[in-house]
Amino acid sequence: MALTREQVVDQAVEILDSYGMADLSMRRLGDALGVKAGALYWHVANKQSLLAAVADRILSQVVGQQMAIADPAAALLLWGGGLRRVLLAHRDSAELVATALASGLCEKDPTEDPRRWLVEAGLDQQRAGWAAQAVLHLVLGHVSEEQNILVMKQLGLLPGGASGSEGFDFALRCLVEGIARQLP
Amino acid sequence: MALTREQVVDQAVEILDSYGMADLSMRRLGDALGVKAGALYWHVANKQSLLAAVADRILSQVVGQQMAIADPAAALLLWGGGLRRVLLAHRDSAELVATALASGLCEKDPTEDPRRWLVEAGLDQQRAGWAAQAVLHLVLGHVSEEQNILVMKQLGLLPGGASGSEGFDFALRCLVEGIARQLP
DNA sequence: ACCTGAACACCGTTCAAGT
DNA sequence: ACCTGAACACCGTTCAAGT
Repeated sequence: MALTREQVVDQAVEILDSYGMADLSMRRLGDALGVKAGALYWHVANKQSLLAAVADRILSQVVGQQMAIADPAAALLLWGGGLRRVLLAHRDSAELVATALASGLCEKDPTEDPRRWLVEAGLDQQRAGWAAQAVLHLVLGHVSEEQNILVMKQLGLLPGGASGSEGFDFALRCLVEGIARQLP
Repeated sequence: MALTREQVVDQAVEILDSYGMADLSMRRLGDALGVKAGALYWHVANKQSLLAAVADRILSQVVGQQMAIADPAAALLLWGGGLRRVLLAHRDSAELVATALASGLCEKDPTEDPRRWLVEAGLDQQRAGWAAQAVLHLVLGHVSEEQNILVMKQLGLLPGGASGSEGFDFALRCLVEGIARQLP
């Protein structure tokens, strides 16, 4: 049977989880699928769009809460925490998602839900967009660092010990409180 | 005369500014210096530490304000804005600084000043560190996006028009206000 | 329609050997 | 001390040709 674009993305996620972003090359991906690297270009325009598809796959696992109107601040906190949890489940995902989003090739806009909640809470479109982007940047930056530290620990360059999420929670709470104060 | 590590870093910054991070390869850097790529490894351990040196060079341009005790929130706003200004002066610098800081090879810790101000304002060491990191992540994330959009516009993939700093200012103000509310 | 073979134009890094 | 030459083991991408 012929290869599917879905199988290509599946295998890419698998390589990412097992070996990290540095080992996610078109050649290795081809090998893992029993196919020459050039064959992948039948299913995917280029590596950038492959990475975008991987990012979309990962971001689709983030749940959209419904508790918007009830308390937008609580919803933002839950959303940020959920996004972090999903990212931590895939090696190097924060960096990958950041670059993929920057490339403009992702189909999903992860800030869509929080933006809507903020608009429903009375913020204008522009400020809502800015605030949602800020939360996204904070989460991606923090998780990116968490994942880099994880790698260092595994290489023995850093002492072990679970990192915990207090730092993330504190930072996210600060930002969300500041955003909440802008609501009418 | 023989090459200097300083000249290597200088030329690297020049290539970064003129051609972007993708064109900053050891081979191109060697060519620009009239030297084979392998020769660079006499002055620099590897590419990662070269990038760290470039990041240090850029970060050294950020001014450390003195107005800490007077008003820590105002100091954080000024610092964030100053960091953004410095980053916007060097192409692709936000992404480069983010990866360089993540590598742990940078000499300078850019959060040192803001962390100290927050401690002087009464925050404990841990929270001060978390808050300063949060501001850094927000700035790097935002400027990274600004610089990517700039590239897209230059390639004609996005309509022109100056972007302005309102989005950045709003996001930074939200975070800093949230941090200020944690002060005793 | 889907894949191979083979090439093109690159990478970072190492290291004997030159000066 | 500092650099060249030349190699090693990789990249992403293209594209005629096969099936």
